[in-house]
Amino acid sequence: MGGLVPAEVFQRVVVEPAYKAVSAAIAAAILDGALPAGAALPTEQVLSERFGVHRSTVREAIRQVEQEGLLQRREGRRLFVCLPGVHDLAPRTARMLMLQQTTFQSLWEVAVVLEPLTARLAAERANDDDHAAIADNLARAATTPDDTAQVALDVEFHALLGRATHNPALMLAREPVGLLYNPTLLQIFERLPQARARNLAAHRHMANALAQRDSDTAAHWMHKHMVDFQRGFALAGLDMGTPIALPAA
Amino acid sequence: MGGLVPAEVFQRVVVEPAYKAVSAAIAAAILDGALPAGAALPTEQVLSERFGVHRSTVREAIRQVEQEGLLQRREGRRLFVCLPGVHDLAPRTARMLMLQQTTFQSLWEVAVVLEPLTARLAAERANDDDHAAIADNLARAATTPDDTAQVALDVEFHALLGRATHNPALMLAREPVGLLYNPTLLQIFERLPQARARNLAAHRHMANALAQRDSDTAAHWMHKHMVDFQRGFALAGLDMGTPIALPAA
DNA sequence: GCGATCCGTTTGTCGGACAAAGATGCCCCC
DNA sequence: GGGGGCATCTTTGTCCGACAAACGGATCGC
Repeated sequence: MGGLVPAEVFQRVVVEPAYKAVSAAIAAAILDGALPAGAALPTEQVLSERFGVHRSTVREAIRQVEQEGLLQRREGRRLFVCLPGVHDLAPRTARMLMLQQTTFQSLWEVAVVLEPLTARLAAERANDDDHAAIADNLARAATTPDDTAQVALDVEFHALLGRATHNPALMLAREPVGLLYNPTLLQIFERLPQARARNLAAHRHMANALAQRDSDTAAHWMHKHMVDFQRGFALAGLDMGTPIALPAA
Repeated sequence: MGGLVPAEVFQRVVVEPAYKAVSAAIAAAILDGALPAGAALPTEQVLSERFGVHRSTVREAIRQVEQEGLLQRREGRRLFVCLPGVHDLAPRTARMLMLQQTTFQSLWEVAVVLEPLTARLAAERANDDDHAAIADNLARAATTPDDTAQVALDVEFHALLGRATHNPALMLAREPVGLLYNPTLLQIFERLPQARARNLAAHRHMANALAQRDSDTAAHWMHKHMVDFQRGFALAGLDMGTPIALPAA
Protein backbone atom coordinates (compact mmCIF):
# COMPACT_ATOMS: atom_id res chain seq x y z
CA MET A 1 0.00 0.00 0.00
CA GLY A 2 1.11 3.53 -0.71
CA GLY A 3 3.89 2.48 -3.03
CA LEU A 4 4.85 4.23 -6.22
CA VAL A 5 2.09 4.41 -8.80
CA PRO A 6 3.22 2.81 -12.10
CA ALA A 7 3.47 5.19 -15.01
CA GLU A 8 0.85 3.25 -16.95
CA VAL A 9 -1.88 4.11 -14.49
CA PHE A 10 -2.13 7.72 -15.52
CA GLN A 11 -2.03 7.98 -19.27
CA ARG A 12 -2.37 10.91 -21.55
CA VAL A 13 -5.91 12.14 -21.18
CA VAL A 14 -7.59 12.52 -24.54
CA VAL A 15 -9.91 15.48 -24.74
CA GLU A 16 -12.40 15.22 -27.51
CA PRO A 17 -13.37 18.52 -29.08
CA ALA A 18 -17.02 19.44 -28.66
CA TYR A 19 -17.68 19.51 -32.38
CA LYS A 20 -16.61 15.90 -32.61
CA ALA A 21 -18.88 14.86 -29.76
CA VAL A 22 -21.77 16.70 -31.37
CA SER A 23 -21.18 15.16 -34.78
CA ALA A 24 -21.02 11.72 -33.20
CA ALA A 25 -24.28 12.41 -31.39
CA ILE A 26 -26.01 13.51 -34.58
CA ALA A 27 -24.69 10.54 -36.53
CA ALA A 28 -25.77 8.19 -33.75
CA ALA A 29 -29.24 9.71 -33.73
CA ILE A 30 -29.54 9.05 -37.45
CA LEU A 31 -28.19 5.51 -37.29
CA ASP A 32 -30.34 4.65 -34.30
CA GLY A 33 -33.38 5.69 -36.23
CA ALA A 34 -34.20 8.55 -33.90
CA LEU A 35 -33.89 10.72 -36.97
CA PRO A 36 -35.47 8.62 -39.72
CA ALA A 37 -34.32 8.92 -43.30
CA GLY A 38 -36.07 11.73 -45.10
CA ALA A 39 -36.65 13.73 -41.93
CA ALA A 40 -35.38 17.27 -41.73
CA LEU A 41 -32.51 17.99 -39.39
CA PRO A 42 -33.55 20.24 -36.50
CA THR A 43 -32.60 23.88 -36.68
CA GLU A 44 -29.03 24.83 -35.90
CA GLN A 45 -30.32 26.98 -33.07
CA VAL A 46 -32.35 24.14 -31.62
CA LEU A 47 -29.36 21.83 -31.82
CA SER A 48 -27.08 24.36 -30.18
CA GLU A 49 -29.54 24.74 -27.31
CA ARG A 50 -30.09 21.00 -27.07
CA PHE A 51 -26.37 20.23 -26.94
CA GLY A 52 -25.46 23.29 -24.94
CA VAL A 53 -22.87 24.55 -27.37
CA HIS A 54 -22.63 27.50 -29.66
CA ARG A 55 -24.14 27.46 -33.11
CA SER A 56 -20.69 27.63 -34.72
CA THR A 57 -19.76 24.41 -32.99
CA VAL A 58 -22.96 22.78 -34.19
CA ARG A 59 -22.21 23.92 -37.72
CA GLU A 60 -18.77 22.32 -37.66
CA ALA A 61 -20.34 19.10 -36.47
CA ILE A 62 -22.98 19.26 -39.20
CA ARG A 63 -20.30 19.66 -41.85
CA GLN A 64 -18.77 16.40 -40.72
CA VAL A 65 -22.01 14.45 -40.74
CA GLU A 66 -22.82 16.00 -44.09
CA GLN A 67 -19.53 14.81 -45.53
CA GLU A 68 -20.24 11.37 -44.14
CA GLY A 69 -23.22 11.17 -46.45
CA LEU A 70 -25.82 11.01 -43.69
CA LEU A 71 -27.17 14.46 -44.47
CA GLN A 72 -28.08 15.81 -47.83
CA ARG A 73 -28.93 19.26 -49.01
CA ARG A 74 -32.31 19.28 -50.67
CA GLU A 75 -34.24 22.15 -52.26
CA GLY A 76 -31.30 24.35 -51.58
CA ARG A 77 -31.97 25.18 -48.01
CA ARG A 78 -32.69 22.65 -45.35
CA LEU A 79 -30.64 19.54 -44.58
CA PHE A 80 -32.39 16.19 -44.71
CA VAL A 81 -31.41 12.87 -43.27
CA CYS A 82 -30.48 10.24 -45.82
CA LEU A 83 -28.86 6.83 -45.53
CA PRO A 84 -25.89 6.44 -47.86
CA GLY A 85 -25.92 3.90 -50.69
CA VAL A 86 -23.18 2.23 -52.67
CA HIS A 87 -22.75 5.15 -55.05
CA ASP A 88 -21.75 7.43 -52.19
CA LEU A 89 -18.61 5.40 -51.68
CA ALA A 90 -17.62 5.48 -55.33
CA PRO A 91 -15.80 8.81 -55.57
CA ARG A 92 -13.80 8.14 -52.45
CA THR A 93 -12.97 4.67 -53.71
CA ALA A 94 -11.84 5.98 -57.07
CA ARG A 95 -9.65 8.61 -55.50
CA MET A 96 -8.02 6.14 -53.18
CA LEU A 97 -7.18 3.71 -55.94
CA MET A 98 -5.80 6.54 -58.00
CA LEU A 99 -3.62 7.76 -55.19
CA GLN A 100 -2.25 4.26 -54.75
CA GLN A 101 -1.22 4.17 -58.39
CA THR A 102 -3.46 1.19 -59.00
CA THR A 103 -2.83 -0.36 -62.39
CA PHE A 104 -5.37 -1.61 -64.89
CA GLN A 105 -3.85 -5.02 -64.42
CA SER A 106 -4.86 -4.93 -60.75
CA LEU A 107 -8.40 -3.90 -61.58
CA TRP A 108 -8.65 -6.53 -64.28
CA GLU A 109 -7.53 -9.29 -61.96
CA VAL A 110 -10.47 -8.46 -59.73
CA ALA A 111 -12.87 -7.98 -62.61
CA VAL A 112 -12.09 -11.27 -64.31
CA VAL A 113 -13.29 -13.04 -61.19
CA LEU A 114 -16.04 -10.76 -59.92
CA GLU A 115 -17.80 -10.02 -63.19
CA PRO A 116 -18.52 -13.65 -64.09
CA LEU A 117 -19.87 -14.14 -60.59
CA THR A 118 -22.01 -11.08 -61.11
CA ALA A 119 -23.35 -12.45 -64.37
CA ARG A 120 -24.05 -15.83 -62.76
CA LEU A 121 -25.97 -14.44 -59.81
CA ALA A 122 -27.76 -11.94 -62.03
CA ALA A 123 -28.96 -14.79 -64.23
CA GLU A 124 -30.28 -16.59 -61.18
CA ARG A 125 -31.97 -13.65 -59.51
CA ALA A 126 -32.86 -10.92 -61.97
CA ASN A 127 -36.48 -9.86 -61.71
CA ASP A 128 -38.67 -8.29 -64.36
CA ASP A 129 -37.47 -4.79 -63.61
CA ASP A 130 -33.86 -5.88 -63.98
CA HIS A 131 -34.56 -7.63 -67.27
CA ALA A 132 -36.40 -4.58 -68.56
CA ALA A 133 -33.59 -2.23 -67.58
CA ILE A 134 -31.01 -4.44 -69.25
CA ALA A 135 -33.08 -4.78 -72.40
CA ASP A 136 -33.50 -1.02 -72.49
CA ASN A 137 -29.76 -0.56 -72.12
CA LEU A 138 -29.14 -2.90 -75.05
CA ALA A 139 -31.71 -1.12 -77.19
CA ARG A 140 -30.10 2.23 -76.56
CA ALA A 141 -26.65 0.81 -77.18
CA ALA A 142 -27.75 -0.58 -80.56
CA THR A 143 -28.86 2.82 -81.80
CA THR A 144 -26.08 4.98 -80.41
CA PRO A 145 -23.46 5.97 -82.95
CA ASP A 146 -21.49 8.06 -80.46
CA ASP A 147 -18.49 6.26 -78.99
CA THR A 148 -18.54 8.22 -75.74
CA ALA A 149 -22.19 7.46 -75.09
CA GLN A 150 -21.50 3.86 -76.00
CA VAL A 151 -18.87 3.61 -73.29
CA ALA A 152 -21.27 5.06 -70.74
CA LEU A 153 -23.85 2.47 -71.75
CA ASP A 154 -21.26 -0.27 -71.40
CA VAL A 155 -20.47 0.78 -67.86
CA GLU A 156 -24.17 1.01 -67.15
CA PHE A 157 -24.73 -2.51 -68.49
CA HIS A 158 -22.29 -3.99 -66.04
CA ALA A 159 -23.72 -1.91 -63.20
CA LEU A 160 -27.21 -3.14 -64.08
CA LEU A 161 -25.98 -6.72 -63.88
CA GLY A 162 -24.59 -5.88 -60.46
CA ARG A 163 -27.95 -4.53 -59.38
CA ALA A 164 -29.68 -7.63 -60.72
CA THR A 165 -27.70 -9.82 -58.32
CA HIS A 166 -29.47 -8.12 -55.41
CA ASN A 167 -26.29 -8.65 -53.44
CA PRO A 168 -25.13 -5.40 -51.78
CA ALA A 169 -21.75 -6.85 -50.86
CA LEU A 170 -21.10 -7.82 -54.46
CA MET A 171 -22.25 -4.45 -55.73
CA LEU A 172 -19.88 -2.80 -53.32
CA ALA A 173 -16.98 -5.10 -54.13
CA ARG A 174 -17.31 -4.58 -57.86
CA GLU A 175 -17.54 -0.81 -57.46
CA PRO A 176 -13.85 -0.32 -58.26
CA VAL A 177 -14.21 -2.54 -61.32
CA GLY A 178 -16.32 0.15 -62.96
CA LEU A 179 -13.18 2.24 -63.04
CA LEU A 180 -11.62 -0.31 -65.34
CA TYR A 181 -13.95 0.33 -68.24
CA ASN A 182 -14.43 4.04 -67.99
CA PRO A 183 -11.17 5.58 -69.11
CA THR A 184 -9.98 2.96 -71.56
CA LEU A 185 -12.89 1.52 -73.44
CA LEU A 186 -13.15 4.70 -75.46
CA GLN A 187 -9.57 4.38 -76.61
CA ILE A 188 -10.07 0.76 -77.51
CA PHE A 189 -13.16 1.63 -79.55
CA GLU A 190 -11.29 4.35 -81.37
CA ARG A 191 -8.37 2.14 -82.29
CA LEU A 192 -10.17 -1.11 -82.93
CA PRO A 193 -13.23 -0.58 -85.14
CA GLN A 194 -14.45 -4.14 -84.64
CA ALA A 195 -14.35 -3.86 -80.85
CA ARG A 196 -17.71 -2.14 -80.57
CA ALA A 197 -19.54 -4.87 -82.42
CA ARG A 198 -17.83 -7.60 -80.41
CA ASN A 199 -18.67 -5.76 -77.21
CA LEU A 200 -22.31 -5.37 -78.10
CA ALA A 201 -22.55 -8.99 -79.22
CA ALA A 202 -21.16 -10.18 -75.90
CA HIS A 203 -23.67 -8.05 -74.04
CA ARG A 204 -26.45 -9.49 -76.12
CA HIS A 205 -25.34 -13.05 -75.42
CA MET A 206 -25.29 -12.29 -71.72
CA ALA A 207 -28.72 -10.68 -71.83
CA ASN A 208 -30.07 -13.74 -73.59
CA ALA A 209 -28.55 -16.04 -71.01
CA LEU A 210 -30.05 -13.89 -68.29
CA ALA A 211 -33.48 -14.05 -69.90
CA GLN A 212 -33.24 -17.85 -69.87
CA ARG A 213 -31.81 -17.93 -66.36
CA ASP A 214 -28.84 -19.79 -67.80
CA SER A 215 -26.27 -18.86 -65.20
CA ASP A 216 -23.46 -20.99 -66.62
CA THR A 217 -23.71 -19.42 -70.04
CA ALA A 218 -23.96 -15.95 -68.57
CA ALA A 219 -20.85 -16.49 -66.48
CA HIS A 220 -19.05 -18.07 -69.42
CA TRP A 221 -19.77 -15.15 -71.73
CA MET A 222 -18.77 -12.65 -69.12
CA HIS A 223 -15.45 -14.39 -68.66
CA LYS A 224 -14.95 -14.38 -72.40
CA HIS A 225 -15.92 -10.71 -72.36
CA MET A 226 -13.23 -9.97 -69.81
CA VAL A 227 -10.55 -11.87 -71.70
CA ASP A 228 -11.62 -10.08 -74.83
CA PHE A 229 -11.30 -6.79 -73.03
CA GLN A 230 -7.76 -7.65 -72.04
CA ARG A 231 -6.90 -8.63 -75.59
CA GLY A 232 -8.42 -5.39 -76.90
CA PHE A 233 -6.32 -3.53 -74.40
CA ALA A 234 -3.17 -5.10 -75.80
CA LEU A 235 -4.19 -4.81 -79.45
CA ALA A 236 -4.94 -1.13 -78.98
CA GLY A 237 -1.35 -0.69 -77.88
CA LEU A 238 -2.28 0.15 -74.32
CA ASP A 239 -0.36 -1.04 -71.29
CA MET A 240 -2.21 -2.77 -68.49
CA GLY A 241 0.65 -1.83 -66.18
CA THR A 242 -0.07 1.88 -66.29
CA PRO A 243 -1.78 3.37 -63.25
CA ILE A 244 -5.34 4.52 -63.72
CA ALA A 245 -5.81 8.24 -64.26
CA LEU A 246 -8.24 10.50 -62.54
CA PRO A 247 -11.65 9.89 -64.13
CA ALA A 248 -12.19 13.32 -65.64
CA ALA A 249 -12.87 15.21 -62.45
CA MET B 1 -34.24 38.29 -83.49
CA GLY B 2 -35.86 39.67 -80.41
CA GLY B 3 -38.20 36.73 -79.94
CA LEU B 4 -39.15 35.21 -76.65
CA VAL B 5 -36.28 33.65 -74.73
CA PRO B 6 -37.02 29.96 -74.03
CA ALA B 7 -37.41 29.10 -70.38
CA GLU B 8 -34.49 26.68 -70.53
CA VAL B 9 -31.99 29.43 -71.22
CA PHE B 10 -32.08 30.84 -67.73
CA GLN B 11 -32.06 28.06 -65.20
CA ARG B 12 -31.93 28.06 -61.46
CA VAL B 13 -28.60 29.51 -60.49
CA VAL B 14 -26.80 27.28 -58.03
CA VAL B 15 -24.83 29.20 -55.46
CA GLU B 16 -22.17 27.15 -53.77
CA PRO B 17 -21.57 28.04 -50.14
CA ALA B 18 -18.15 29.45 -49.43
CA TYR B 19 -17.23 26.67 -47.02
CA LYS B 20 -17.77 24.16 -49.78
CA ALA B 21 -15.59 26.08 -52.20
CA VAL B 22 -12.87 26.36 -49.58
CA SER B 23 -12.99 22.67 -48.71
CA ALA B 24 -12.78 21.81 -52.40
CA ALA B 25 -9.79 24.11 -52.75
CA ILE B 26 -8.01 22.53 -49.81
CA ALA B 27 -8.76 19.01 -51.04
CA ALA B 28 -7.56 19.93 -54.52
CA ALA B 29 -4.35 21.36 -53.10
CA ILE B 30 -3.70 18.09 -51.31
CA LEU B 31 -4.56 15.89 -54.28
CA ASP B 32 -2.50 18.03 -56.64
CA GLY B 33 0.48 17.57 -54.43
CA ALA B 34 0.73 21.24 -53.56
CA LEU B 35 0.32 20.10 -49.97
CA PRO B 36 2.39 16.90 -49.83
CA ALA B 37 1.46 14.11 -47.47
CA GLY B 38 2.91 14.65 -44.02
CA ALA B 39 2.98 18.43 -44.38
CA ALA B 40 1.23 20.55 -41.81
CA LEU B 41 -1.87 22.41 -42.88
CA PRO B 42 -1.37 26.19 -42.81
CA THR B 43 -2.82 28.08 -39.90
CA GLU B 44 -6.54 28.76 -39.89
CA GLN B 45 -5.79 32.46 -39.85
CA VAL B 46 -3.47 32.16 -42.83
CA LEU B 47 -6.06 30.19 -44.73
CA SER B 48 -8.80 32.68 -43.91
CA GLU B 49 -6.64 35.51 -45.20
CA ARG B 50 -5.56 33.50 -48.25
CA PHE B 51 -9.13 32.62 -49.20
CA GLY B 52 -10.60 35.91 -48.10
CA VAL B 53 -13.19 34.38 -45.82
CA HIS B 54 -13.77 34.32 -42.10
CA ARG B 55 -12.00 31.85 -39.90
CA SER B 56 -15.27 30.14 -39.02
CA THR B 57 -15.84 29.44 -42.68
CA VAL B 58 -12.37 27.97 -42.98
CA ARG B 59 -13.02 25.79 -39.97
CA GLU B 60 -16.20 24.39 -41.49
CA ALA B 61 -14.27 23.61 -44.64
CA ILE B 62 -11.49 21.94 -42.66
CA ARG B 63 -14.02 19.71 -40.88
CA GLN B 64 -15.14 18.42 -44.24
CA VAL B 65 -11.67 17.70 -45.55
CA GLU B 66 -10.85 16.13 -42.23
CA GLN B 67 -13.83 13.81 -42.50
CA GLU B 68 -12.72 12.91 -46.00
CA GLY B 69 -9.59 11.42 -44.51
CA LEU B 70 -7.20 13.86 -46.15
CA LEU B 71 -6.30 15.54 -42.88
CA GLN B 72 -5.34 13.88 -39.66
CA ARG B 73 -4.92 15.23 -36.18
CA ARG B 74 -1.47 14.41 -34.89
CA GLU B 75 0.17 15.18 -31.56
CA GLY B 76 -3.06 16.67 -30.40
CA ARG B 77 -2.76 20.02 -31.98
CA ARG B 78 -1.89 20.63 -35.57
CA LEU B 79 -3.56 19.03 -38.59
CA PHE B 80 -1.36 17.16 -41.02
CA VAL B 81 -1.98 16.12 -44.59
CA CYS B 82 -2.36 12.40 -45.12
CA LEU B 83 -3.48 10.35 -48.08
CA PRO B 84 -6.22 7.90 -47.17
CA GLY B 85 -5.65 4.15 -47.38
CA VAL B 86 -7.99 1.20 -47.67
CA HIS B 87 -8.67 1.07 -43.94
CA ASP B 88 -10.21 4.54 -44.02
CA LEU B 89 -13.04 3.25 -46.18
CA ALA B 90 -13.76 0.30 -43.91
CA PRO B 91 -16.04 1.87 -41.30
CA ARG B 92 -18.16 3.58 -43.92
CA THR B 93 -18.34 0.35 -45.89
CA ALA B 94 -19.39 -1.64 -42.86
CA ARG B 95 -22.08 0.85 -41.95
CA MET B 96 -23.48 0.91 -45.43
CA LEU B 97 -23.73 -2.86 -45.69
CA MET B 98 -25.34 -2.97 -42.29
CA LEU B 99 -27.90 -0.35 -43.25
CA GLN B 100 -28.75 -2.36 -46.35
CA GLN B 101 -29.47 -5.42 -44.25
CA THR B 102 -26.77 -7.36 -46.05
CA THR B 103 -26.90 -11.05 -45.21
CA PHE B 104 -24.01 -13.34 -44.44
CA GLN B 105 -25.01 -15.29 -47.51
CA SER B 106 -24.29 -12.22 -49.65
CA LEU B 107 -20.92 -11.69 -48.06
CA TRP B 108 -20.03 -15.34 -48.40
CA GLU B 109 -20.89 -15.38 -52.09
CA VAL B 110 -18.30 -12.68 -52.60
CA ALA B 111 -15.79 -14.23 -50.26
CA VAL B 112 -15.90 -17.69 -51.82
CA VAL B 113 -14.67 -16.14 -55.05
CA LEU B 114 -12.42 -13.35 -53.85
CA GLU B 115 -10.56 -15.17 -51.12
CA PRO B 116 -9.20 -17.97 -53.32
CA LEU B 117 -8.07 -15.31 -55.78
CA THR B 118 -6.41 -13.52 -52.90
CA ALA B 119 -4.62 -16.69 -51.84
CA ARG B 120 -3.52 -17.38 -55.42
CA LEU B 121 -2.08 -13.94 -56.02
CA ALA B 122 -0.54 -13.85 -52.56
CA ALA B 123 1.25 -17.11 -53.32
CA GLU B 124 2.61 -15.62 -56.51
CA ARG B 125 3.68 -12.26 -55.15
CA ALA B 126 4.31 -12.38 -51.41
CA ASN B 127 7.69 -10.97 -50.46
CA ASP B 128 9.82 -11.71 -47.43
CA ASP B 129 8.00 -9.20 -45.26
CA ASP B 130 4.66 -10.73 -46.15
CA HIS B 131 5.88 -14.22 -45.41
CA ALA B 132 7.28 -13.09 -42.08
CA ALA B 133 4.06 -11.35 -41.08
CA ILE B 134 2.01 -14.40 -41.96
CA ALA B 135 4.35 -16.73 -40.10
CA ASP B 136 4.18 -14.44 -37.10
CA ASN B 137 0.40 -14.47 -37.25
CA LEU B 138 0.38 -18.26 -37.29
CA ALA B 139 2.79 -18.45 -34.39
CA ARG B 140 0.62 -16.17 -32.28
CA ALA B 141 -2.52 -18.05 -33.26
CA ALA B 142 -0.96 -21.34 -32.15
CA THR B 143 -0.32 -20.07 -28.63
CA THR B 144 -3.51 -18.12 -28.06
CA PRO B 145 -6.06 -19.90 -25.89
CA ASP B 146 -8.50 -17.01 -25.98
CA ASP B 147 -11.28 -17.43 -28.54
CA THR B 148 -11.79 -13.71 -29.03
CA ALA B 149 -8.13 -13.09 -29.74
CA GLN B 150 -8.16 -16.10 -32.04
CA VAL B 151 -10.90 -14.56 -34.13
CA ALA B 152 -8.97 -11.32 -34.40
CA LEU B 153 -5.94 -13.27 -35.57
CA ASP B 154 -8.07 -15.08 -38.13
CA VAL B 155 -9.30 -11.81 -39.58
CA GLU B 156 -5.74 -10.54 -39.57
CA PHE B 157 -4.52 -13.63 -41.41
CA HIS B 158 -6.87 -13.01 -44.30
CA ALA B 159 -6.03 -9.32 -44.33
CA LEU B 160 -2.33 -10.20 -44.47
CA LEU B 161 -2.98 -12.41 -47.47
CA GLY B 162 -4.74 -9.47 -49.05
CA ARG B 163 -1.72 -7.27 -48.41
CA ALA B 164 0.56 -9.92 -49.86
CA THR B 165 -1.22 -9.69 -53.22
CA HIS B 166 0.04 -6.11 -53.57
CA ASN B 167 -3.16 -5.41 -55.45
CA PRO B 168 -4.95 -2.35 -54.04
CA ALA B 169 -8.12 -3.04 -55.99
CA LEU B 170 -8.32 -6.52 -54.57
CA MET B 171 -7.62 -5.29 -51.06
CA LEU B 172 -10.42 -2.78 -51.45
CA ALA B 173 -12.84 -5.26 -52.98
CA ARG B 174 -12.31 -7.80 -50.22
CA GLU B 175 -12.71 -5.18 -47.51
CA PRO B 176 -16.37 -6.08 -46.91
CA VAL B 177 -15.42 -9.74 -46.71
CA GLY B 178 -13.64 -9.05 -43.45
CA LEU B 179 -17.05 -8.33 -41.99
CA LEU B 180 -18.01 -11.91 -42.66
CA TYR B 181 -15.59 -13.41 -40.20
CA ASN B 182 -15.74 -10.88 -37.43
CA PRO B 183 -19.10 -11.33 -35.78
CA THR B 184 -19.69 -15.03 -36.39
CA LEU B 185 -16.43 -16.89 -36.11
CA LEU B 186 -16.54 -16.49 -32.38
CA GLN B 187 -19.94 -18.14 -32.17
CA ILE B 188 -18.78 -20.97 -34.40
CA PHE B 189 -15.73 -21.53 -32.20
CA GLU B 190 -17.87 -21.59 -29.09
CA ARG B 191 -20.33 -24.12 -30.45
CA LEU B 192 -17.97 -26.30 -32.45
CA PRO B 193 -14.88 -27.21 -30.43
CA GLN B 194 -13.17 -28.79 -33.41
CA ALA B 195 -13.59 -25.69 -35.58
CA ARG B 196 -10.58 -23.90 -34.16
CA ALA B 197 -8.20 -26.71 -34.98
CA ARG B 198 -9.60 -27.06 -38.49
CA ASN B 199 -9.31 -23.33 -38.98
CA LEU B 200 -5.74 -23.22 -37.85
CA ALA B 201 -4.84 -26.25 -39.94
CA ALA B 202 -6.25 -24.61 -43.06
CA HIS B 203 -4.27 -21.47 -42.35
CA ARG B 204 -1.14 -23.54 -41.97
CA HIS B 205 -1.73 -25.32 -45.27
CA MET B 206 -2.16 -21.99 -46.99
CA ALA B 207 0.94 -20.54 -45.40
CA ASN B 208 2.90 -23.57 -46.57
CA ALA B 209 1.57 -23.20 -50.09
CA LEU B 210 2.51 -19.53 -49.99
CA ALA B 211 6.02 -20.35 -48.86
CA GLN B 212 6.39 -22.67 -51.84
CA ARG B 213 4.72 -20.22 -54.21
CA ASP B 214 2.21 -22.94 -54.99
CA SER B 215 -0.67 -20.76 -56.08
CA ASP B 216 -2.98 -23.61 -57.07
CA THR B 217 -2.71 -25.28 -53.70
CA ALA B 218 -3.13 -21.97 -51.91
CA ALA B 219 -6.28 -21.17 -53.85
CA HIS B 220 -7.58 -24.69 -53.39
CA TRP B 221 -7.15 -24.61 -49.63
CA MET B 222 -8.73 -21.22 -49.39
CA HIS B 223 -11.76 -22.44 -51.28
CA LYS B 224 -11.96 -25.43 -48.99
CA HIS B 225 -11.59 -23.02 -46.07
CA MET B 226 -14.56 -20.99 -47.29
CA VAL B 227 -16.74 -24.04 -47.80
CA ASP B 228 -15.74 -25.23 -44.38
CA PHE B 229 -16.72 -21.89 -42.97
CA GLN B 230 -20.14 -22.19 -44.53
CA ARG B 231 -20.58 -25.68 -43.12
CA GLY B 232 -19.49 -24.51 -39.69
CA PHE B 233 -22.05 -21.76 -39.96
CA ALA B 234 -24.79 -24.30 -40.53
CA LEU B 235 -23.53 -26.80 -37.96
CA ALA B 236 -23.43 -24.09 -35.33
CA GLY B 237 -27.12 -23.55 -35.94
CA LEU B 238 -26.62 -20.11 -37.44
CA ASP B 239 -28.57 -18.78 -40.40
CA MET B 240 -26.68 -17.35 -43.36
CA GLY B 241 -29.79 -15.43 -44.26
CA THR B 242 -29.68 -13.16 -41.23
CA PRO B 243 -28.44 -9.61 -41.82
CA ILE B 244 -25.08 -8.73 -40.36
CA ALA B 245 -25.15 -6.83 -37.09
CA LEU B 246 -23.19 -3.75 -36.23
CA PRO B 247 -19.63 -4.86 -35.41
CA ALA B 248 -19.56 -3.79 -31.78
CA ALA B 249 -19.33 -0.07 -32.30
C1' DG C 1 -61.16 33.46 -53.89
C1' DC C 2 -56.87 34.77 -55.29
C1' DG C 3 -52.80 37.15 -55.64
C1' DA C 4 -49.40 40.34 -53.63
C1' DT C 5 -46.99 41.79 -49.80
C1' DC C 6 -45.01 41.66 -45.15
C1' DC C 7 -42.65 39.44 -41.49
C1' DG C 8 -40.55 35.79 -38.90
C1' DT C 9 -37.26 31.97 -39.56
C1' DT C 10 -33.19 29.78 -41.05
C1' DT C 11 -28.88 29.57 -43.09
C1' DG C 12 -24.42 31.48 -44.50
C1' DT C 13 -21.04 34.62 -43.33
C1' DC C 14 -18.68 37.92 -40.74
C1' DG C 15 -16.33 40.57 -36.86
C1' DG C 16 -14.39 39.90 -32.65
C1' DA C 17 -13.09 37.79 -28.12
C1' DC C 18 -10.95 34.66 -24.77
C1' DA C 19 -9.04 30.47 -22.44
C1' DA C 20 -6.03 26.62 -22.76
C1' DA C 21 -2.29 24.21 -24.55
C1' DG C 22 1.94 23.98 -27.60
C1' DA C 23 5.79 26.19 -29.37
C1' DT C 24 9.32 29.57 -29.00
C1' DG C 25 12.70 31.96 -27.35
C1' DC C 26 15.12 34.14 -23.70
C1' DC C 27 17.51 34.56 -19.47
C1' DC C 28 19.79 33.09 -15.57
C1' DC C 29 22.41 30.00 -13.09
C1' DC C 30 25.67 26.45 -12.71
C1' DG D 1 29.22 27.33 -22.56
C1' DG D 2 25.23 24.45 -21.70
C1' DG D 3 20.95 23.32 -19.52
C1' DG D 4 16.84 24.29 -16.94
C1' DG D 5 13.14 27.29 -16.06
C1' DC D 6 10.17 30.95 -17.18
C1' DA D 7 7.80 34.50 -20.01
C1' DT D 8 5.70 35.10 -24.35
C1' DC D 9 3.67 34.07 -28.69
C1' DT D 10 0.94 31.24 -31.47
C1' DT D 11 -2.74 28.27 -32.55
C1' DT D 12 -6.82 25.99 -31.73
C1' DG D 13 -11.39 25.42 -29.71
C1' DT D 14 -15.22 27.76 -28.27
C1' DC D 15 -18.18 31.48 -27.55
C1' DC D 16 -20.86 35.98 -28.30
C1' DG D 17 -23.22 38.68 -31.29
C1' DA D 18 -24.66 40.53 -35.76
C1' DC D 19 -26.48 40.87 -40.42
C1' DA D 20 -27.91 39.82 -45.31
C1' DA D 21 -30.31 36.75 -48.23
C1' DA D 22 -33.64 33.43 -49.03
C1' DC D 23 -37.46 30.77 -47.75
C1' DG D 24 -42.10 29.98 -45.69
C1' DG D 25 -46.15 31.34 -43.89
C1' DA D 26 -49.51 34.72 -42.59
C1' DT D 27 -51.87 38.68 -43.63
C1' DC D 28 -54.03 41.98 -46.39
C1' DG D 29 -56.30 44.04 -50.39
C1' DC D 30 -58.90 43.55 -54.44
